[in-house]
Amino acid sequence: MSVPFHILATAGAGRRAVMDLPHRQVQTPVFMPVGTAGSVKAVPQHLLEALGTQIILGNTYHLYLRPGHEVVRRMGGLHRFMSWPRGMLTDSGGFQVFSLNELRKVSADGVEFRSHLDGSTHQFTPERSIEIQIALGADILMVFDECTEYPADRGRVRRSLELTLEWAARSKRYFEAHKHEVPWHKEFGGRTQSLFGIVQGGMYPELRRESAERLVEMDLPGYAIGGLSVGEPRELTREIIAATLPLLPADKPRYVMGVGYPDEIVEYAKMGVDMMDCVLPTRAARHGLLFTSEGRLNIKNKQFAEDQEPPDPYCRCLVCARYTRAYLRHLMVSAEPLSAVLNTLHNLAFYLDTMARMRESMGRGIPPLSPTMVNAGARAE
RNA sequence: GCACAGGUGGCCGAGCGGUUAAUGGCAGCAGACUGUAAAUCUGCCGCUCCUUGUGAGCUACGGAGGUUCGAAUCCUCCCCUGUGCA
Repeated sequence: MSVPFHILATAGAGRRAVMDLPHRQVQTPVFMPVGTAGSVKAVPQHLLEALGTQIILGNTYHLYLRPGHEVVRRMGGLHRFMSWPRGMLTDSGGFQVFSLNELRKVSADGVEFRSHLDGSTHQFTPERSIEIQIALGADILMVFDECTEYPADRGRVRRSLELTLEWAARSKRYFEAHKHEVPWHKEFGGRTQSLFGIVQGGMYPELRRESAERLVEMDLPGYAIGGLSVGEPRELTREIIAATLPLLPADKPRYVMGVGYPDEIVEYAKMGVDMMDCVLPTRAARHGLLFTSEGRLNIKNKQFAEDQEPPDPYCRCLVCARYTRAYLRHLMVSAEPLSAVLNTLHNLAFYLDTMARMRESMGRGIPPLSPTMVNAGARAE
């Protein structure tokens, strides 16, 4: 069971590749905008395409609650439902096991969630998560995992890791038995989705190793490193990625979930990470934080009130080609919905461009961009 | 002219004898956001000074007096606003 993944060029530990998904040939390394509830917040699908977005995320938990995965299935799957023709990956609900801390109860069998919408109780098991993800029909689906919190002691992390491995096995078993039920099965000549595994193990390299080795034995088409960016120091994130990456098969896509700042995604791509996703560019945009080649811009700031410059003078996105910082500040201060749209367009363009340039530099066999050249994430410390 | 109801910090609006520079909200200023319970959250928000603190001083609840140890809070007069009746 594999997804065609062709490595075209390497640059140090980094690599440029093509991942051949049913809905899209995805050029990697790739950044995947997050579209939790069937929408990358504030950006319509046709503009996502215009930005060059190759693949987006959807979320099992949110779409199960609303509109319901059966509705999505009857609408032809999530691609059809939201009119998104390109690549798609769904998260399993594993992150919600972490983030809905107050609203959930974990047992060996699965997780009991209280809906954040109406308080109703719902049971998620690995089988249930996969069933939902098959109905949604993304190109890639994720095993149901427990995203371990930070900090967590060794014993806690070990138990969590065991649970995730057990759930991965159950996820795979259920997927193998039902993978032909994906809504677009016939349309794509009998192709199916690809189920990716998730490495856990907290901040303990030896537990990461154990998690990775046992997961790799399951022979999945791609592997993710989960449980990061959950509050740990940045340096630790990097260390854990560095320690885990070599344990994952080099001929399959490696995905780090939930990262990062612009300089982080550049750094991780150089380390050999192929796929990343993060809510940061979209959420920060809605909150008025713009990432630019000159650093971060809190566009609400008074200093931009009469600034005639585009958000990023070196950016060629739709927004920077046309609007000033003064106007974007005005929209933000006025809480105009257009503010979220334009800010998000720019931030996504910046992230996507950053990855595109990474790919280009790798393809030419020259050293990839250094983080300092794409220092938008550099925090004012 | 008479009768009610009111006049509080940039705005709205609590407080109605004492830890009140004065609850809240808005506006303003700044910060945070990493597999989205996030168009959210946090801090500051009268002035001045400093050894930046449960710090010091000053100025404040329409105006002027008064009662009281003490008043945004009680009394008197005046000014202004709204509503009703003439």
